[in-house]
Amino acid sequence: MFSRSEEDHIKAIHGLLQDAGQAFTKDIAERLNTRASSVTDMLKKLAGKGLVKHAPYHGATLTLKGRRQALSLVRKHRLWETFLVQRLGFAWDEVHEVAEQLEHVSSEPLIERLDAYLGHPRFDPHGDPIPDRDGRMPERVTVHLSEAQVGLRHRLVAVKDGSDALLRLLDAKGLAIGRAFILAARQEFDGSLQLTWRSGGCDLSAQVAAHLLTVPDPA
Amino acid sequence: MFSRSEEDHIKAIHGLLQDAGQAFTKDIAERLNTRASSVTDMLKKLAGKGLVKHAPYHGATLTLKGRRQALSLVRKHRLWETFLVQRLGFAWDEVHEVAEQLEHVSSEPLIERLDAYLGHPRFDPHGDPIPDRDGRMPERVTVHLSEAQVGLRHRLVAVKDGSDALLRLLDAKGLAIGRAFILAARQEFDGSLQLTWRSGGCDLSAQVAAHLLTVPDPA
DNA sequence: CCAATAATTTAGACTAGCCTAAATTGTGCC
DNA sequence: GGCACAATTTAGGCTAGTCTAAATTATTGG
Repeated sequence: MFSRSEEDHIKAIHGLLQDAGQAFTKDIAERLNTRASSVTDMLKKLAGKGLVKHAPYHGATLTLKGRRQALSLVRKHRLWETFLVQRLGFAWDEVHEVAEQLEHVSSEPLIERLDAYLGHPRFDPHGDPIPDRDGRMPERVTVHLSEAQVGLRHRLVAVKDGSDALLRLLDAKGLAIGRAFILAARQEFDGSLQLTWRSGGCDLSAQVAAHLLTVPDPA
Repeated sequence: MFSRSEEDHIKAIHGLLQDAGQAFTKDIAERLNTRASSVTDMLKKLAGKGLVKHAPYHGATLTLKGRRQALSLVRKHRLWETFLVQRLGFAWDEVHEVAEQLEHVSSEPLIERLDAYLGHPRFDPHGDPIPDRDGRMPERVTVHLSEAQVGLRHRLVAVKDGSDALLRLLDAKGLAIGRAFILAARQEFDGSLQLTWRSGGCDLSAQVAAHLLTVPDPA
């Protein structure tokens, strides 16, 4: 249906609209490791196919059709990442590039069967939501760790800015996405949080800047 | 490492060398649904990369390097087919095209983990052997057709006495070496076998004397 | 308001991979 | 041997996707 390059551009635009609210030519080029002029060419092509609205000199947005296609790609990417971690035993930070290839494999029945095989997961190993087949995102009630109640049991579900560095830091401390812990103490120093938590019988601590999203975890 | 098209050509050449002992330009073109002139271009390119030996006007063979690459592709293809059937519940005749895409995903760790996850299978759902990581094929247990179980899917792998006449007879009936079929009925008349089988949607029959070697073909 | 600058688009060129048509080569038969 | 025919290669052209360099547009500070 669409070429690899077309799909990559659509996903990049979608990602930028999510992250920054706008998708400029140079930012798309940067994400895809190409040049702005190449992006312009592709924007014209995708606009011609009705996937993208291109406002020359003012960036691109997605049409309904383009958004649907982007969500389908996100769905495939996140399902494959879930498969790679849950079934093949990869670590969550090893799977991105392979999933980047797998998401371009084109087969509706494949992705629906994979989804079922994985038990219709709602979030991927990075804590990101997996769109359903119609592009609907699952809802999640999250609380910034900076506002979470000390002494209560929580579960880490995502990091707001998706920082791999922070995730790795926490991972090294035994706190991963999906992991439950008890928030033991929290101190704020202008924009930075000093956290102490209890998990798996140990007391651990770290200094973090980003917003950790958690859910209160009953029992 | 190699482009999709390069990989497709290498696999086609390997397949023809297996099936026919020779890989001619027009046969490669036919397998890949392209034209002979396109194949010639690619043969030159692959010869330049040291994967193929191209004897102009006399077809192509694979170098050691090319053979290794072909076996790696066959391995990936058959492991993915096994996954699709064994884990995702596809029927064995629905998986070829998807596996054709998946085999081009490039990641050593992925394929080794997939292999382990599937329990290091030695044959794929079509009964074809899966090369190991070093390109070695598993040995296959063969069964005389006079002792093969009626109703099961089999694959003709050899004729014990190598009779040309028999091969020609079977060939005319659409049953060649390497061909899978379902053994529908078998009657013995002093040393001679009356066989009926189903292959490619047709019921066929023949009277044969030689020992046909087959393998049971898990469905 | 306009000149400097940054972002973007346009123009023109290149490669990979494919095609058709024409030229070439190999083969088999008289 | 040489001719007919099939297979193959060569020649030349096309498209998708990329690039660099030049031209254009938007923005912003003085």
